[in-house]
Amino acid sequence: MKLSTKGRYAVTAMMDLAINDRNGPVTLAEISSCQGISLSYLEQLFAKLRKVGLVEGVRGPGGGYRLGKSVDKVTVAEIILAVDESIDSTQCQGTEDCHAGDRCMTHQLWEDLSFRLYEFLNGITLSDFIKRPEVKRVSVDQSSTSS
Amino acid sequence: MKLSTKGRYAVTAMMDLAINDRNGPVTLAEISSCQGISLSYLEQLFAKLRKVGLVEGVRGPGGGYRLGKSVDKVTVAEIILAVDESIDSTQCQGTEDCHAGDRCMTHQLWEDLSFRLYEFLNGITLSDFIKRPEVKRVSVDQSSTSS
DNA sequence: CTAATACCAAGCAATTCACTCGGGAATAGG
DNA sequence: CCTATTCCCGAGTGAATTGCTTGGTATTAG
Repeated sequence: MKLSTKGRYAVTAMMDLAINDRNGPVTLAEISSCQGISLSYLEQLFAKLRKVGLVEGVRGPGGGYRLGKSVDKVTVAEIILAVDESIDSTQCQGTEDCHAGDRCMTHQLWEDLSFRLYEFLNGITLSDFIKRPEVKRVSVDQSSTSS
Repeated sequence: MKLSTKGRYAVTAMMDLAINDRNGPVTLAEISSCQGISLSYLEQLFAKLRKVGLVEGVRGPGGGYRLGKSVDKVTVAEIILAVDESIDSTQCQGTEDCHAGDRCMTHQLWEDLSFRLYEFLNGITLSDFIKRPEVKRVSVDQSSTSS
């Protein structure tokens, strides 16, 4: 698990899609102006998200991006893994003989921690966020004023 | 919270210190050869760790680094924050008016997630790792053969 | 047909990563 | 005191990554 600004962009963008799920596709231009990142960079991120089926694009006017799965099936870990390719656990990962004998088991411990972190982030879905009351308000607000 | 290879190096190095706590200071040269990273890079990392009091250096022959606090007081979050300076939450962090009105609250949701992640990593201490049976075995092994 | 959108690829400046090099400063052992 | 060992410090460097620009093509609603 790696976690950087790139991952944050992807997660917040996915949150955006989740919030506006019932109001039709969300365009990258909207997300771009909202998040303050360039459209082209967003395209690159969404290319990765699309590749793993997290989102699907809708072309043409009125198009944009929609979630590829239901909100309660998309986890934060999935999103981060899609864009922030994982940290390489270099060297003697678990083989324990990198030093001189039996002393260096830290890699194994790291694997342990890394897995625990993954489990934690994999337990958080997008629906955990849009369930919050203030989000719900906005979402309803939008759908009633949009047509 | 940011998490990269740099953070992994720092965490595993701190694990190393924790495991060999009772065998005297650990030299950076040992960690360097074990983890497969350059000594000078380790020095830079430990400069940061020292600055926040996570470790303390012992100069001279037989010197090295020791933990600055007891193992059950050092959390993973602390270590990562010390070396991997946090992600900048750019733009309208929580002010909610970055877009056109009330739609863009994703930053706030991100803050929420980020805090949850911090709490998670702050709940894991070094002692959680050295308590593992296989670590204990090695540690005892060392202390009995070292003098 | 036209405008709006997703898609795609090459290239570029800035930053970060991890390293090398060349020193100092403290200290245990002689 | 001398010396080897270690921490400490800073400048510089190639490679990778970040985030952006530019310039397109493909699809589709109106």
